[in-house]
Amino acid sequence: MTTTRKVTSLDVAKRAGVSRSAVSRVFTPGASVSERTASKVREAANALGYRPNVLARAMLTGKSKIIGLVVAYLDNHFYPTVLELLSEALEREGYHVLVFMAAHSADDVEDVVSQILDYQVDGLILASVSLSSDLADRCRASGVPVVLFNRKLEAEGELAVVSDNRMGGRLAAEHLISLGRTRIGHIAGWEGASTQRDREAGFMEGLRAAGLGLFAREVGDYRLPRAKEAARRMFDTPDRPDAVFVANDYMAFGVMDVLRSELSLRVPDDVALIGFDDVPSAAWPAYSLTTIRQHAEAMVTTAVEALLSEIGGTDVTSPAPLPVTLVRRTTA
Amino acid sequence: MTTTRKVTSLDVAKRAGVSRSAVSRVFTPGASVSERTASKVREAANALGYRPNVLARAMLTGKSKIIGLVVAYLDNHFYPTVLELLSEALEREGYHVLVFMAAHSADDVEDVVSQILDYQVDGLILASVSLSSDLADRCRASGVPVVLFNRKLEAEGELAVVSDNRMGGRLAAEHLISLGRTRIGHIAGWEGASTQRDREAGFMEGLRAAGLGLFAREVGDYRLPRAKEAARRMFDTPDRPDAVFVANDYMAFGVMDVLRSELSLRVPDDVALIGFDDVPSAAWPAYSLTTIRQHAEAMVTTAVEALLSEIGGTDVTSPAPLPVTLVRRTTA
DNA sequence: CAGTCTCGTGCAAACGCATGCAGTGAGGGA
DNA sequence: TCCCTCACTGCATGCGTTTGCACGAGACTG
Repeated sequence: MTTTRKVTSLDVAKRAGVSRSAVSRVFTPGASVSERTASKVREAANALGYRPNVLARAMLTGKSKIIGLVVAYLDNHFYPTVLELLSEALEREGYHVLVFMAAHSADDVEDVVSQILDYQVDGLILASVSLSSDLADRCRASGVPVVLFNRKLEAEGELAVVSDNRMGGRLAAEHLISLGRTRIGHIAGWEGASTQRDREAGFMEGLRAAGLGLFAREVGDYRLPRAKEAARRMFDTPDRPDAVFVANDYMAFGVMDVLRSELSLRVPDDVALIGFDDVPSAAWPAYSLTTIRQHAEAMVTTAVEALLSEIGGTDVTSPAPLPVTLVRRTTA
Repeated sequence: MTTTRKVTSLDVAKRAGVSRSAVSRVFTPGASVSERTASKVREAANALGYRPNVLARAMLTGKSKIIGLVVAYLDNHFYPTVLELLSEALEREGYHVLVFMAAHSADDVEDVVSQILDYQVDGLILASVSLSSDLADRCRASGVPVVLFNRKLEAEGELAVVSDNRMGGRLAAEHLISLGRTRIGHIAGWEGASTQRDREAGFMEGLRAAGLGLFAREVGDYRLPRAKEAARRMFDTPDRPDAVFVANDYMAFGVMDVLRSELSLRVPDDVALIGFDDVPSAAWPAYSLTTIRQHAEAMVTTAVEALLSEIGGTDVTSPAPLPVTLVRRTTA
């Protein structure tokens, strides 16, 4: 292992017969350099394999070009999709993504965000994670813009990108009702999440509008095992619902598995099932899940747009909730 | 937006009535500081909300504590799982993960790796991505250890963590044969991938050992749509296989969908199906896929172990391929 | 031809921290 | 009592950049 010394701008400068400044300017878009020296420098740089040290640049400019992303879980396929989109969108803008997994405890988020801030990130995206208000203050104090993704905070003026979850819940209700179902249940996600609250609120609204109430309710916490337990509690009884709105697709898969495989119920004949998100596997024939689509690309686009504006210095307000659509497949 | 000046070690030093060095040492484990000044410094730091700037530290020490991860796709659920595990394992060791998505062209990987190196990463993990040999050289030149994850390079002495894919292929063959199947097909992944080559080699070996040959072969490139097309070509004919080994679970789902939903074939009665990976959804009743399990945790553990050793300076050789196991479910 | 502009360049000062070196004081052994 | 040791501390330097400033040389203008 030959310890190859790191090649710096000074090496390039010497070889090209110019100053460090010249080298720097060649690699700084929009700086004033003559084409003659630029080409000399580029040649020398290529010969030596020089590339500017992003970290050193970050120190001076205060811009690290890195965005912290904290995400709670990746087993719900919605988030890998988002991560991929997000990473691509940010790379396109010259940013890169430092990923952190946060377990569900608020302490953990606290800790994780602190660590991210140590990296002098230019911005922060919190997906499926809530932010304590003093932590939000810390970020503001560090001058690091934060955008919440698929979650919002009631009280704070925090930037948040969400779908129109309330409308989505309402669409779900209306669809089940249009099918003639009357004994309608709901399997909720984690009740601390704004998505859950909004989806349920909209759903209830839709039921009420038709003069209906909730026939049954269980909580699945957005986790697969709990969702399955919830489904068993709700359906392993003669007096069961004839339709159910599950707060996201990921849980809906589990619920459907319980219904069909454990309880031998037919979907949608015995019970109609509708989810939320429209993750890729919802379209797979094995599930063919009717669901409310969140437009992941649109969410990502507006999220990075908002974040970059904020980074650029222009104060931004939370964009309007993004439209959702009912996608009918075969489960409802 | 009050532009809060960044709080530096000097601020803390002043407030605590000590020098910057003292502050630095308090935050450097194993440095020599008296308990008295340490507590003074800690108090001041807390009061001011001071945390050391990781980037500045990285410049001095040359250790950024960040690991670059490049991954080609996240729609195959194996990789989100790996990413989550990897991130957790590395965080536990004080490292953090900078994620890059690489499209499939080699050019893109080239470009992406260059960008990662600009961040002075301490190490590099390439998952499901191959490395051109001159790129490998560049990494070596930068002194950045690289480990390939779930992919290996024949020629190079590159560190690679893989399962025993050959044995896995062999197990798949033996299992299908033990079921009495004789007209056995294979739907391959991307043929440029070592995983594909090894799995298929083992599979063929298993068939040959039983005096069988391959009944049919199609290529799915590890992509869902292509796998489905491959399945159609292979099975939409009277003279079809009675069993098929699909090179990974992700494609197997697509194949199974085609078999059951489009061609109305029964699995496993009409055709037995076996996959590879054992992603979480393989266990879901809707698929209940028989498969060859790659032990993701073990792979991740050995990968970070190898990487950290290499970073630590001890030269490491590629660990032995990790054991795989047949997990029988209902598709074969 | 003098004066003014513009462009390109180099110098040197940051950025926030770690660390070798030298120096201080206290404690202990002879 | 003197000297040595040892634990601790501060000073100053350096990590690889960017960038404001000043300056020289042309290029224009009148």
